Amino acid sequence: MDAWNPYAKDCPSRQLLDRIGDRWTALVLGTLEDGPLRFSEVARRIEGISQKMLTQTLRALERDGLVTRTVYAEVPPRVVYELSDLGRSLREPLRALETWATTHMPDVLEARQQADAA
Amino acid sequence: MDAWNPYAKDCPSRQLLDRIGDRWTALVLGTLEDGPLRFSEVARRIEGISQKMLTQTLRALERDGLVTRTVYAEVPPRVVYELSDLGRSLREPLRALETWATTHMPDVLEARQQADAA
DNA sequence: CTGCATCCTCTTTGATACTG
DNA sequence: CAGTATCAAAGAGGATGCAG
Repeated sequence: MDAWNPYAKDCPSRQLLDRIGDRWTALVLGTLEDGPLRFSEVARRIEGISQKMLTQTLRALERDGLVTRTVYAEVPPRVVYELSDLGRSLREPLRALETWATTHMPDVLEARQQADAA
Repeated sequence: MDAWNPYAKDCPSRQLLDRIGDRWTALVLGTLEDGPLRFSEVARRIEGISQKMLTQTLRALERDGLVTRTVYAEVPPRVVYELSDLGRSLREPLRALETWATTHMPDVLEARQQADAA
């Protein structure tokens, strides 16, 4: 059934696309690709992300069932984030996008230069 | 060569991912998938986009070589936008993402309900 | 270590009015 | 029709301080 239509204003699938496309979501999911990571480990791998944004992004991902959060009652606390099955299924299309971005970057850069020159 | 790394702060590929992931880019590219469209036609197909944002998005896409812009010197003016080859190549990963969004929407919605209930 | 709360700033976006 | 210009509003994001 193709009931979902991102081109409609209030369709949930549009919100989903918005979330996926936000500044950090794709990158956070990417870091978790190879296995579970602690909060600070994720932070370290994504250059430029603030603690606030990382927290916020992880919370949103958890809420949407894309990431699981496990707290170990230790001192100091240890919190581990991991891709859920759903989250893993999203990685595939995201990886395709990243691949496109990295392989076609030169084309885009060239187009930009040409456009700016004119 | 894998010189491009979106996880680095100032890498152009990160900017590219940012652009792709903005609120409107993916949708605009999507409307152009089936062929060239006039400005007003694109606007009509994307519910909720303002004229300003559509202009801005189209300008950015044109600059990056993803979309071509053709002006016909008529009265009233007619301006036609069309996917470039590069733009078309981007549609594939984008389509995969849209497919994911529409097919997994129920899972996400359910996860949300469960999270909010707790 | 993990993360919440607050304050503050900058960017993004929308509404509106005007032009070739 | 296809924009440009301007203004105001909203939200994202960063910095800092505090807590479990």
